Amino acid sequence: MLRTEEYGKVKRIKVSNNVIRRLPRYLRKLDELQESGINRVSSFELGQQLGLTPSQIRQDFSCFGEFGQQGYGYNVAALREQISVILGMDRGYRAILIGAGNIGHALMDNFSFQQCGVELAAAFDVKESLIGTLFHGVPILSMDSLEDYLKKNPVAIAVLAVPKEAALNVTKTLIENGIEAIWNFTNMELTEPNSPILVENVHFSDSLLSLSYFVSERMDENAARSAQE
Amino acid sequence: MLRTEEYGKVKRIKVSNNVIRRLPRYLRKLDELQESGINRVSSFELGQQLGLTPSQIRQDFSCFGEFGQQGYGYNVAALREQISVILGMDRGYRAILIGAGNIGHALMDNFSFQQCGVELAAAFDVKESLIGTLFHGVPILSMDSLEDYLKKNPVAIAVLAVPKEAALNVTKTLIENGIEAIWNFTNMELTEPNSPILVENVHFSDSLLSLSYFVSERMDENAARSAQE
DNA sequence: TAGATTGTTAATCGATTAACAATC
DNA sequence: TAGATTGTTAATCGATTAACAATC
Repeated sequence: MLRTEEYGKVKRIKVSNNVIRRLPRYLRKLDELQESGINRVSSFELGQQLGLTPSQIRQDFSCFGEFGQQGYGYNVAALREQISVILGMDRGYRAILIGAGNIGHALMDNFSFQQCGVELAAAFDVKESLIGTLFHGVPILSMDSLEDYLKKNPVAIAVLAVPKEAALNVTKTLIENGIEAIWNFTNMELTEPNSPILVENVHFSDSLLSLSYFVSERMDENAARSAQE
Repeated sequence: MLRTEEYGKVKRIKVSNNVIRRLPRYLRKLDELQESGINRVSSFELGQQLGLTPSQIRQDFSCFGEFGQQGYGYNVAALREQISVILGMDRGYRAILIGAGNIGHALMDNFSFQQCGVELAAAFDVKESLIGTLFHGVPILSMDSLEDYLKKNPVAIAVLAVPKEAALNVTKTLIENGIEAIWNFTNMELTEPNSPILVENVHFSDSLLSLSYFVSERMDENAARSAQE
């Protein structure tokens, strides 16, 4: 196995962001293959299905080890397992949800934290009528008890789904109480230089605006094409 | 202005994906500056605040034109306006929401389509109790009427927020009725080779899994660091 | 064995950064 | 004018692709 730094229990080289962002796509495709009963796949086939070159796929995997077999390809289940470990899905990270409003609710309702290997342990809200209730087995606690909760329970990931106005204050509390990472659904820019926490942003507007750009680009191209005739 | 292809009403060169994905971030930051009453900014300052080099920022903007002034920098309001046009925010695209369940509701409730220059014209669902009602001014119509609606109303963007099982069928209907793009909140991979539509995926799990990776990476590094002592 | 396909090294391509003349 | 900062060209860096020996 390749290595330039040898840290912790997993050997790691510094892997580029682009590679990391492709890993969940590999995982999803492998799940899909597994579901349809396919248990062997080559980098060529995988590439075709994901719109990537076989070279890139082999290069990506080789960042983490040797998962294939010459002349055969990759065992789907084994590769899937390896990628899940690389992503940390076997580590049982505990998460809490801050803000049980619409987005928070939608997440508890539709999104499977468990499938990502993450345990959603509690939710926090200010709304009296919600506090003390259970939602899909997740207790909704008072926002006032957040700090206390964090002192007693180690939590890796905070899912931030509060109104924009509350975001910075909550973030401060989270950082002071040793949270590792924020999964940020607010439209606030939490990423500061030298911030001690990791932030992963889910900016809906960025996504929609990119799409708007691509739509515009294509419409202009089509307009030009028909004008040429 | 730079140009290698001259299409439609906007001059365009082929701009890389990376640049496009940064545009919404510029927009957000410019909005923020504008709100705090700042009306002038240099590529250096902008770079500092976004964690980018001044070079990159100037390079990015130069894909679309000359928006600055030597010795001065950029006018915040003017630059903001230019970027919004580049993103197509002035084109008034019409969108419909397919699936008014939790995610759909959360979007209608919390997300401002208008702020992205997009008009959310209608929502569609199968649930009888919802059909005929209005939500934040958006009428919820029967899924059965979708095809008919599309034939009568030109729609650019479909926001897909239906259960996984329904996704492929709905997508087929949307494509057959000439939709331009899908903003995909289901976990289905809709991107096919040679697909006639644009797809922008919002894969929550991909996002959380990337975060899980970075958390794991950091924990391993810390573990190794403390083991060395 | 012959064929297939890996892991890895080398070559290419594209994106980011640096440098600088132009100019406000 | 002098200072600042752009837009753009050239240099560097990193990511993707191609090629191929190793080997199942």
